[in-house]
Amino acid sequence: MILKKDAENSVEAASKGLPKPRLTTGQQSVLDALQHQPQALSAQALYGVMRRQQPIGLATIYRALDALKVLGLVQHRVTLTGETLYSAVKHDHHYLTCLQCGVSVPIETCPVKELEAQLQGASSFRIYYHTLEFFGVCGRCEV
Amino acid sequence: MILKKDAENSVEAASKGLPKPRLTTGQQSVLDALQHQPQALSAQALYGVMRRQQPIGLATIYRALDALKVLGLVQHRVTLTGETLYSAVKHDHHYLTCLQCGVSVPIETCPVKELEAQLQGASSFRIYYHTLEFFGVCGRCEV
DNA sequence: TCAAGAATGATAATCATTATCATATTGCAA
DNA sequence: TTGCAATATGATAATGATTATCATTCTTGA
Ligand SMILES: [Mn+2]
Ligand SMILES: [Mn+2]
Ligand SMILES: [Zn+2]
Ligand SMILES: [Zn+2]
Repeated sequence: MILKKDAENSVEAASKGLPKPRLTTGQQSVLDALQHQPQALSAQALYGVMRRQQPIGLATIYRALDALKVLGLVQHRVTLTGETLYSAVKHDHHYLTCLQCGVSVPIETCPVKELEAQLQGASSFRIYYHTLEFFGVCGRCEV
Repeated sequence: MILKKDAENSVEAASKGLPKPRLTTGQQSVLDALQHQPQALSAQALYGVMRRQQPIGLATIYRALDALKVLGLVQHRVTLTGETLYSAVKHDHHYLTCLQCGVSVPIETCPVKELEAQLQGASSFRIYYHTLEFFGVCGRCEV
C-alpha cells in the first residue's frame, strides 16, 4: 500500500530557473504557516502558533527558516530589539523606525527594484530579496 | 585653576537644526574611536580596540552607541550572524550578501536618497540613516 | 525490504545584549 | 570654591534569542 502523503511540495516563488527543490515536511509546514500570517513573525512566535496545530520542535523551525531563506521563499529582517522576523517572500516590507521609542511606520514606495535587477545582471548572485529601512527620531520623541 | 579638559565635543553630522548636544566622555571616546576605524565594528570589537588605549567598560560602549545612534552620529546594521556593526555616519554602507556562505559584497550605488528626503518631508521623522541590503545566493554557492 | 543518510525534537550550550547596583564623576547653586 | 544631587561608569549577573548536540524517527534508493 502506497501512502499518498506528498503534499505537492509546490515551490514557486523566486526559484524560477532552478531545479525545483523538494521541501522537507518541516520546511513545508513552516512555509504554509508563514503564508497564512498577515505579517512577519519571529521564530519563537511561529513556534507558538504552529505547535497549536501540530507537534513541531523549535529547532526544526529555525532550520526550516534558514533553508527557506536560501531557497528564496522566505525573507527576514531584524528589529531594533534584536529579534529576527520572517515572512514569505511576496512583496517588500520596508519601514521608517524611531531609534528612540522603536515605533515603525510601513513605507509603501520602494526605489530599489531597478538597482536589484541591475545588480542581478552585473554580479554572479541570484538575488531573492532586500531590506530597506530608514532610522531616525519621530516627532513625539524629538526634543 | 581651571582644567582645560573640554575636548570641544564637536558634534556636526546629522544634528543640523537641533540644539547641539553635549556628549559624555564615554560617548565622545566611542565616537572618536569609531571615526578612526576604516570599517564598521561590533560593540565587542570596539571594546577590544578601545580598552587598549584607555580603560572603559563594555556597558559604557553599548550605552554610548545607543545614544550616538539617537543623535544621528552613529549608524548600525545587523549581519547574518546576528551581530550588530556600528560606524560613524559618513557615507552609506550597503551590501549584497549570500544567504548560504555569508559573503558580502559592498554596493556603491544607492537609489534611496530621494525617497529619504521625500519621507523626511512627508513624515514627522527626522531621518538619520538607512539600511539597504540585498540577499541571495552567490555564484559559488548556487547548485 | 532494508540499511544509509537525512530530518526531527528535546535539551544543553553560546553569545550578544541588558539589567543591576555600587562607585565615581559632573554640573551647578549657594 | 564648596557641597550635593543628578548623571555616568564599570564590574558583573541576568536575559533571551539562536545554535549545537545527540538520540530517535523518517525517507529513499538499491
Ligand atoms: Mn523594496
Ligand atoms: Mn543608501
Ligand atoms: Zn519615537
Ligand atoms: Zn555564497
